[in-house]
Amino acid sequence: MKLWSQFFIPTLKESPSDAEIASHKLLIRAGLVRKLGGGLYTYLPLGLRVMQKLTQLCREELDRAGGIELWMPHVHPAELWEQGPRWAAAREIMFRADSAGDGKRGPKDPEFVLGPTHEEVITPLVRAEITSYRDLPKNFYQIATKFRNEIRPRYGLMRAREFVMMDAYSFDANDEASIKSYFAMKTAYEKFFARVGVTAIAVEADTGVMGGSFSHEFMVPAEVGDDDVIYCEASGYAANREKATSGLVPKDLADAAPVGATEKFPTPGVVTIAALEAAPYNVAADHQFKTLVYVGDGKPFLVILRGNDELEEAKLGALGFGLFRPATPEEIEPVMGAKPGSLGAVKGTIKDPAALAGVFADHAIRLIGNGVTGANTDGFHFRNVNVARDLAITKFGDFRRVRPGEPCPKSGQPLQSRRGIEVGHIFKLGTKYSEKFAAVYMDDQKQNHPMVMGCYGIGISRTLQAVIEQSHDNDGIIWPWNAAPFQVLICVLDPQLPEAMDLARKLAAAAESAGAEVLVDDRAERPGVKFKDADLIGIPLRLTIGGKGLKEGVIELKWRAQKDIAKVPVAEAEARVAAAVREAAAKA
RNA sequence: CGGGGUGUAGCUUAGCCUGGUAGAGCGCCUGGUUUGGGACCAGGAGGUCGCGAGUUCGAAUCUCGCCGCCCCGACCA
Repeated sequence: MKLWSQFFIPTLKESPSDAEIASHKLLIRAGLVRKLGGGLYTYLPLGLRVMQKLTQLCREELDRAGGIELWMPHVHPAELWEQGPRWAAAREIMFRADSAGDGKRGPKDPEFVLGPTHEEVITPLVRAEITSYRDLPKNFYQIATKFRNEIRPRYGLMRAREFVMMDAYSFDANDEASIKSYFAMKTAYEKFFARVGVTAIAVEADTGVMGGSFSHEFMVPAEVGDDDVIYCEASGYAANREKATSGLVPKDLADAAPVGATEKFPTPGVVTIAALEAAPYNVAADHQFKTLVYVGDGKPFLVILRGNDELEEAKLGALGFGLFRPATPEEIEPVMGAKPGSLGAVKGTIKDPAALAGVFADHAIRLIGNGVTGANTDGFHFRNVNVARDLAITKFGDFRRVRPGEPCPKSGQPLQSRRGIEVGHIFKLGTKYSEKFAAVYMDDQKQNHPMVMGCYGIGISRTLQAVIEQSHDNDGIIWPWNAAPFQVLICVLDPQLPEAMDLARKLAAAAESAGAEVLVDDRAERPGVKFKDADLIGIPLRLTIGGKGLKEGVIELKWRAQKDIAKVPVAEAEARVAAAVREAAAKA
């Protein structure tokens, strides 16, 4: 039992001006956190208790799934990252942690970095310690602080520079075993989020800079989320928009018959899809080829899309470049022979085709028959362009952004879209890291093989905020039972009455022996203040002991999530409270 | 990093356009009256107006630079 007067819950009537979304405002108003700087937060006692709840639930589910907890350093030698496969991409978000201000290794090369995640630490450890198939599989995890110098911290704990994350790493002897580990983790995640009391759905996801073969994200549906989830209720298909595909292009699509030879025609001043759609050209966007130039690891490459499609940049990750970005106009002209707006990939028209790392085309361009594309001469386009006959394509792939309403790749029904907060991510990594760090094991035939890895993350502090975002009303937070900092709040309206505080202690003891944690509001405040604060901090079960009720011989029992108040005779109160606690705990 | 905004007491803010002694509400302290949904009265403490230059007799207010924070984009748990 905690007495409010001896605890620290600094509630606020008004929201600080820098909070935009409900959960961020409530985090601060309910006294859970305070900001130190952009993306940096102190966890006040109440917030810390929630964090500890989530941490413990996570630990229990991972242990049950065979996870082995350890603790890794947060200061990493930068050299370790240089040896890893993603230094170029990762260093942009890493804080440097040099021992001297200027660093030993020159102004550009940090000596130490703060860990944003731990593949680069766990893999060398496993390499050194695990060498036999007899010691596999293993799944190590930690729940610890992570540091990422986010370009734009946002929404309180939602995207912070320092945050708490569970990160796990599985090591298996082969692909089949690794997939088993992967799905065991998926199940553990589902149990974790269910126990927390938050709705998080698994969706197919892009692997991003992490690399690997496949991946799921766990999304809490919320308007304020950073990600778009594309889904189909009929088939159950759900994917991050970055990864989502649609059934737009039939598998057996036959190329349209060419109506004639390609023909160059003048288009002075026309450099946009829209301008070609307009008179006098009147070429529908879906009959145009859109030619984009990117630079991957220093070498330009082309991406060809339908004119009415958008590039889904994340999908370029499948091409295998370490870093890629849009090319600048200055980079484009020497290679292509024209400025952006007149570009195309018709055979023989590219000025310096040898400079290109490839021409990558979205499948959907196969829907275009006799289309229009730039001629790589400023002010000219080609018409009657056909994919198979006229374009030099290195490779087809899925590069376009899916739009809601397109057919689901499984059911053919229209796809839908909604926003989500990413609270967890699981990756089947493969051997990308184990090969790089030589984490190999010997099999029973004395053969060495790289271990097959998976890696897994849950944003614990982000989940905390996602719970609030998903579970609140105008008055405050509504904590699910298992995430609540306390499960029972006893409001003593007249704490100066000895019999009131005596009863509060008895009820607290009853609730505690039934398994709840109890906060007693014994402050010398007016009832209105106590009720407002009670609603704000959102403890699931509220008991009210007031002078009036005591005269009638009753206390009140109210669930935060419900409106109605039950009056309970004092004589039955202890038993009723204990029963309510047991019932709620059983349901949670 | 690009675009937009903003910075006045612990919190929310007025004042800035049109330069002239810095105001309010909440919170805090003292006393009193209150006591079942953020009470009332009286008194009080609390400000280098983000920092630095400049213009001016005089700058919270005008100009320039810097910094912090917030929002939109790229990145992520």
